Amino acid sequence: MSVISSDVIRGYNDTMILYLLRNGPSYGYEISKKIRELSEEKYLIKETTLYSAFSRMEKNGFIESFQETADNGKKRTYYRITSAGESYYLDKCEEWYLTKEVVEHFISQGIEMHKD
Amino acid sequence: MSVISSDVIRGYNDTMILYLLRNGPSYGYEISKKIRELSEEKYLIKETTLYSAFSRMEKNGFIESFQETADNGKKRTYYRITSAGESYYLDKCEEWYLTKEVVEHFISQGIEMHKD
DNA sequence: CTGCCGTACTACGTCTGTCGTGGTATAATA
DNA sequence: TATTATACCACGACAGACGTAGTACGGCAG
Repeated sequence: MSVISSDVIRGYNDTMILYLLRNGPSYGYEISKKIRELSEEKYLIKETTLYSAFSRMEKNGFIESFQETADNGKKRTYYRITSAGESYYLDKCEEWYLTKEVVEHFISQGIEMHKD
Repeated sequence: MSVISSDVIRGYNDTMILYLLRNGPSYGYEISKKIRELSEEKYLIKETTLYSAFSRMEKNGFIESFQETADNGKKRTYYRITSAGESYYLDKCEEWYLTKEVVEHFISQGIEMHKD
């Protein structure tokens, strides 16, 4: 099965993370597992990419972090989406529809989609 | 009207250029105009982005350049797609379908598409 | 009780693609 | 004569992704 290269999904890492945070606070490891699951193993976000996205988005005010100790005694940094993050997410969704429209003008129509 | 940011289309500049070259050789200025037209003004590729894509793709063997003097006496560098470029293009089309599938898992369904 | 795997990060430096700035040069048009 | 459109290139900055490596703790097998 092919996996998606980072260059094509690059513009959507933040969007994916924010989508997951809209369901409630979460933390790095969980987010990365959920991305893998939701994408059906087609996209595996790199740890460094994920954590640098967190710090960038926190700096931009799209998410907020807080510390919490889990049941197993482990300390975690949780992230919560802010209202600025919410708007940013919705903007990105709009942009996605636009991008889809544009890109498809440049995609050959005759190509069959291979399921793996 | 909103315009697409380079970050989201980033992985598809090469694809768009190759798509246009599949209809026959072309050159920088023409390609950039065609991208603007085909995207209905929604995406305007920057000159430097375009020309650096040309040199990168030539280095990678996806396109070949040759000089020609147009009717109006102007010298131009034309580019022609190679068979390696053709395969690369088709791969990118496949990847597009995959990317679309993945990204849409992370896009809110409730969003209306605004036509400008 | 020891080593290893899974969890949960962080730091640092490299690389690639995009883009801002600015420059060259010719032809057509006002 | 000046401006606009065409046609391209060099240079350096920058951001995001990523490779590598390291810390630290819990649980479990041997």
